[in-house]
Amino acid sequence: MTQPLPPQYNPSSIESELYQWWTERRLFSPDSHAPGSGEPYVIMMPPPNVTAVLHMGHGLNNTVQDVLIRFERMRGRRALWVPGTDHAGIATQNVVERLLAEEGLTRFDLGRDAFVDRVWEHVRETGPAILEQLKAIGCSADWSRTYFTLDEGLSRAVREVFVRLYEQGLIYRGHYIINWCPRCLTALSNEEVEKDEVAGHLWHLRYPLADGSGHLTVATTRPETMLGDTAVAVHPADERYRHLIGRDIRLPLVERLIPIVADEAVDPSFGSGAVKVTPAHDPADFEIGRRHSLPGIDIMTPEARISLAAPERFQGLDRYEARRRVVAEFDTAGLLERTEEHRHAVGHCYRCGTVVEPRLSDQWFVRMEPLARPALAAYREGTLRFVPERRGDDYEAWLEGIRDWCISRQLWWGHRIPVWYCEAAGCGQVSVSRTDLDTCPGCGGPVRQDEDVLDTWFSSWLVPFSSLGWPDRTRDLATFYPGHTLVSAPEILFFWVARMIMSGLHFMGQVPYRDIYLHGTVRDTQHRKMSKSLGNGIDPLEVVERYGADALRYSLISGMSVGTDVILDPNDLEASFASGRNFANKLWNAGRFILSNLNGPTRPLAGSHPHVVRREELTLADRWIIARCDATVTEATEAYQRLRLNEAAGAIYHFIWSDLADWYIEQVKPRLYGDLPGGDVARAVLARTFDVSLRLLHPTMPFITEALWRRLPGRSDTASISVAPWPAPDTRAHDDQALEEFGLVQELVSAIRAVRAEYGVQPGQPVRAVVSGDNRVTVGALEQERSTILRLAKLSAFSFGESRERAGGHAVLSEGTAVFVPLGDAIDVGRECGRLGTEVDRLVRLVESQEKKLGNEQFVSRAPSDVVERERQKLVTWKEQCEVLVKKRELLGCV
RNA sequence: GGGCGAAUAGCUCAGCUGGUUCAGAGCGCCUGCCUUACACGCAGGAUGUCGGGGGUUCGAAUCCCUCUUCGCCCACCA
Repeated sequence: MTQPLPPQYNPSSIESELYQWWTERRLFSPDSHAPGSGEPYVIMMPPPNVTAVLHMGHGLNNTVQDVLIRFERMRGRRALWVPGTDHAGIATQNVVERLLAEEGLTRFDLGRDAFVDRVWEHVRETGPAILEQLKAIGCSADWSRTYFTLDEGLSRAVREVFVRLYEQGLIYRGHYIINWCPRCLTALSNEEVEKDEVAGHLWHLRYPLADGSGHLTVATTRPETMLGDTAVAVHPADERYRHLIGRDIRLPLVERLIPIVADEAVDPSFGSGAVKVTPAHDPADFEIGRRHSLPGIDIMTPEARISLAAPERFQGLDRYEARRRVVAEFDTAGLLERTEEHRHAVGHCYRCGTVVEPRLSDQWFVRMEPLARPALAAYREGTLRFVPERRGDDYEAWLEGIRDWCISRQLWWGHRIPVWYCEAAGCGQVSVSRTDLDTCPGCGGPVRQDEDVLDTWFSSWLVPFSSLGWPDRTRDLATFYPGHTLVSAPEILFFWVARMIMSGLHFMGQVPYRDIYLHGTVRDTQHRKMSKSLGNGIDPLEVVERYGADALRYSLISGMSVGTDVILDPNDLEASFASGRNFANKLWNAGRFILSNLNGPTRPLAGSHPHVVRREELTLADRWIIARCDATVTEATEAYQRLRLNEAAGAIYHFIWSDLADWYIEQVKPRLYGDLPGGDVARAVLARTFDVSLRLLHPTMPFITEALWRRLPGRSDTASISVAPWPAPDTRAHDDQALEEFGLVQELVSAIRAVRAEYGVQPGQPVRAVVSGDNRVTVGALEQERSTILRLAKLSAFSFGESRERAGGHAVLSEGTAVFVPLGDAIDVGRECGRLGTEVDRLVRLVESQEKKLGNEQFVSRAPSDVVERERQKLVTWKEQCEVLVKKRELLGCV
């Protein structure tokens, strides 16, 4: 403990050891500290995919959560951060399928059971490595409560929810057009389809009338689907086509007769006003087909190749191949009227990027409107708070237009749908069951379980209660539901965040959290989202290794603000993370200095101790730093509470670096070094303000603050800053007078330094300074810190009054007094005249505009009197400053 | 096509309900300094028609309208 600290902070030698110490002491569990006391505070971690590797997005997301959970933990709440991983149906299945592909195998070679075993094996082998990586960045989640969405417990919750929703009529099976990924070979929900604008074409095709009396032109972006056309639709009121309604078209290439029908859904102003209708491959056409009892012809295989339902020469062709072929044949037949360039939105699979094919199939759906209604009401009643607020608009709009949720997936990895179909002839019973069935509950005959699994989000939308033991009524559930803050990337607002609110309201009767913090995206300097495929990512662990977890965290937090993205440079880690590293090192060295000076007896600053520091023992500088420290406590606390993490970090940074290190430590040195009186007071103030600094900073930079805090005198070996009480604002520390008076000292020192720099006075060479003016407050303040001023401005002498000397540098302080630094021959009089002239000009302009303002009858009569008074004061000060400088110029003999 | 948001120093952004943070911070840049906590540092310095135009007001970076440019979300004009 008394070992000297190295002059450079070395995070890697400290972090893992500290993390281990924290977990050994179970500091991250709400069960182990202050049980029963303090209101719970709960955050549900967005569960990363079980196969995921930590990227910057995780880094940002989890750092934000950790800052909040550590803040509330120190504030005395029973803070619980629940971690977990998601089985991530499609993503994980794809990973293992790729591994199999390396062996030249497909999942079909293994068969369902063996494949699922293989996935489990992979998941167990690689383990949720990402959770270990989260520890490396300091995340203080309660690892004893870690869940996996395919755990027995969560699976039970999934089944319970499925059965209940089914019994409530909110889950149904239906034959509809869904989004189909021909690569993943599964249905997708609407949310899992990413719409991207692409440059495509609009082909205008001629469809001849069956009787040979002419043709109708239809326009399409997907000509290959014409192979499945079963009608052409026109608007019933469209005069151009009215006479054709009910007549037949001879569908080219297929030579099928299809009717011309009238339907309101057709927009007569688009294209030719006639639409080809493909009920099996387009949602709008599906509806039209329904209304007119049209057959749907599925002309595609699951892989999006042309099926046996199309003419033989097209069979087996890839959809794009078929597209070219169809267009070519229309062209050859003289039926291609024209081809237009056409930009339109095309859906892509969010997992593999393949263009999604609308496809008619049997799937399971959740009826969402009844679930959405309460979720919408909760928002409108103000039960939910979005940060940034405008995200609430997205939430509201999504719920208002909500569509049913397709929850079945044609995958093998996931929660199997708990539905059994009776295979006994003539029974046909469909059983939805909490437990596995072997026989039909109706007839006792053999049953077959539904082949499909559930959407991975069907388990994660339950975690706010399923991870706490639901459907059992556990103690955890009673204590920690509902939670408080949900921190997420905006991308999963609809996938996860909004659905959790719906399930929470439906099954628990309360929203799972009130605050929803949607942070920005991590991007590179060209504002592109960091991604594996672009190769513009930054590995957080590399940053931890090179700069430390605290530096990573600080750089992320300080670089973000509510509603904006975080920009990092993947090609220059130094540019992105040096600020955090430098700050850590600065703090380390301030700590080194302070700790090495805290030997010997210490005295408390407050309390009933017999040797408590009395107020009158404090110097102006002491009072100033105590007041600044207190203001920082208030500022940082409020900022953390308002989720303005960068503001909190900024306030603490400024206090530690500028106030404490640059000014107070410099001021206090002689009192510590020499045997000057007041050394013990200085030590008490240093110890106190440094302690507070560390605690304020701990949520953002947990490792270094712990390392330093433990070394403060009087700490027991078991005390951890992570559960130390959060600093409270102290009204006794308020001291506006000290803030103002020490502010003058700072201003004077800076002014003299500026003069020195301006005239290139050698750093070692002392100069004198004369402060004019007879303001007693000013004189009193500066007199109190005379030795500080002498030392920090490197003065040989410092006096009040008027100097007769001509040559020197001049400056005015904000309250109107002037400082003169005689420099004799060292200065160039002409240069100083110029400098003063510029300053005078600036003041003259200010004075003029101010006089104009105050001369304005309207302003004086309409503006509030205190504003007018303030403006008058400004004018007076500027005039004084101006006069002082003009006098100086005269003295110098400036022209 | 509908909805929402943003535009302030070279870069990333503060600037909340008009007037004491009013033109700011950090980084970068320029000039001196290896001053016994720290060169990952210290001290000093330069930099802006607050996107364009109009309006409201005694007063606008801040409120309103409009244009321009960039984002985000949603959407079955085939």
